[in-house]
Amino acid sequence: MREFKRKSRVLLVDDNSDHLRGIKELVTLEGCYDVVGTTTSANVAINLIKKYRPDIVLMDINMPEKDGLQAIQEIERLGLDTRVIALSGYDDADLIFRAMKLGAKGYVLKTMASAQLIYAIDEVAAGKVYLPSALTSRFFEYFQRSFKEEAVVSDEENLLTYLTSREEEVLELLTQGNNYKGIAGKLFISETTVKTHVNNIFQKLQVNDRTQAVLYALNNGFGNRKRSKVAV
Amino acid sequence: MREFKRKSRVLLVDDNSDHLRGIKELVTLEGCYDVVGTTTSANVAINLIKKYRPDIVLMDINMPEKDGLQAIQEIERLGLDTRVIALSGYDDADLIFRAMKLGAKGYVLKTMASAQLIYAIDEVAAGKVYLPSALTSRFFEYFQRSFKEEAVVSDEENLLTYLTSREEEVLELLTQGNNYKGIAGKLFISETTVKTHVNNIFQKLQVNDRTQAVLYALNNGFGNRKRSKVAV
DNA sequence: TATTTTATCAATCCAAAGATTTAGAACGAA
DNA sequence: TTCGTTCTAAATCTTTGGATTGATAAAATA
Repeated sequence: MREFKRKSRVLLVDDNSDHLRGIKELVTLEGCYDVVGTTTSANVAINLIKKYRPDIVLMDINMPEKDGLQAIQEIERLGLDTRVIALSGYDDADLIFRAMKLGAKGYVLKTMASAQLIYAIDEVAAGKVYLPSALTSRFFEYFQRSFKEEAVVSDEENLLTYLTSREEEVLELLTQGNNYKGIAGKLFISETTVKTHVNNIFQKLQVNDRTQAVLYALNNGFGNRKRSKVAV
Repeated sequence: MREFKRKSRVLLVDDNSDHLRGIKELVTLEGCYDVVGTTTSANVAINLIKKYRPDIVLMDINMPEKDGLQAIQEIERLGLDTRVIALSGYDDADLIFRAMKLGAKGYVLKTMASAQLIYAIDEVAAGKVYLPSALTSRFFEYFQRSFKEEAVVSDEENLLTYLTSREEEVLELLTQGNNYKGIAGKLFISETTVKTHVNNIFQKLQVNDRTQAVLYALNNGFGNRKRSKVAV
């Protein structure tokens, strides 16, 4: 290979053929990209991607027939090296969040300056994830709000706060599916002691059995290391 | 008020008093900030925030005694207008993710140029969320990976698919904390029938008791209405 | 039609879980 | 020091849970 830096191979997808032409011109003029194809259909796009394995796909996500978001998901599931940049007319936080969740490596507004789009392509082609700072801000407001609502739920009166640290350890093991014997073995204490702790836990959490205790724990922020609620 | 733009009131928190002095100097020299306080303790910081209601808190999150992340969470729970920027020595994706999840409005590395910090303060003070683009990229890699793993898990070999519809109903009631009697009453069948179903469920899910069955169900997409996995 | 799957129920039987009471040792706070 | 809390443990007892076997009837499927 003679070039130092291989040209990025780009596929353009937009249901509006005028836009498509405009984008193609813009990207081609830049000189450092190979436009391997353009299409107005998300379904066709998937096939083209399988065939040509582009580095970058510019995907309009405001298309009528097949949802661009769904297309992004399908492309990601192909497991190729193709990286998708979402093109959208809206800076809606929910749209941004969903696109990024589904695997988009960038999100650029159609109203943004063309230089912005070129920059995004370069960044994403270089293996980074790129979001214009204004959209990053939008994204995080949405992201943080979804966690905040969770916090409110688990706050007010969380019975878990009444547990002693030892009881928390026991509950932790309960939430892993251990029985008395298993817990006793792991904490190096007798089975009767575990029973005492568990009974105290039941009292404090106001439940009748271990399953309810485990459910209460999981629903109220216990073991947040691995579990959390994110509205998606 | 005579000024067009009120000076942002800033609180600095870093357990290393040398760093603290350095940051204070940097921020003060800039001229457009009021440093309302500095402290090496996260606990003291919380009290100072309650007292002085700063606009911005620069919070070192690599502190020994009280975790800076925990401090961020507590500050957010105060429900004030104070916006926290995390200061860290590490560009670890997990750290960034957790800080942002807990409500940080920015994340800046200590190794970054001072202009970057000043810029972050301005952006956050203006109501935005600010992450340097390199860290944004890190964040999203982590974010997207957590959703990707979820998809993989819930696919491959989900034992829940072997359950009959009646068994699903029973399992649903199990995941609500019902015992045999409760389930029998709700499905208008005998307790022994419920026992049969539950035993079959255990066989199919390869578990030993109801708690493990419930945990398997919750971890494998059963009742996805309210729950999803995001490693946090 | 023959066969398999599903849903129903009963009778055991043993193991595990849960309730209750009592109590000693360690520790920190008043 | 005294008091309260926590962690530990045992004994006892009742209830629930779980395993197993066997059986019937309807429904789906081959």
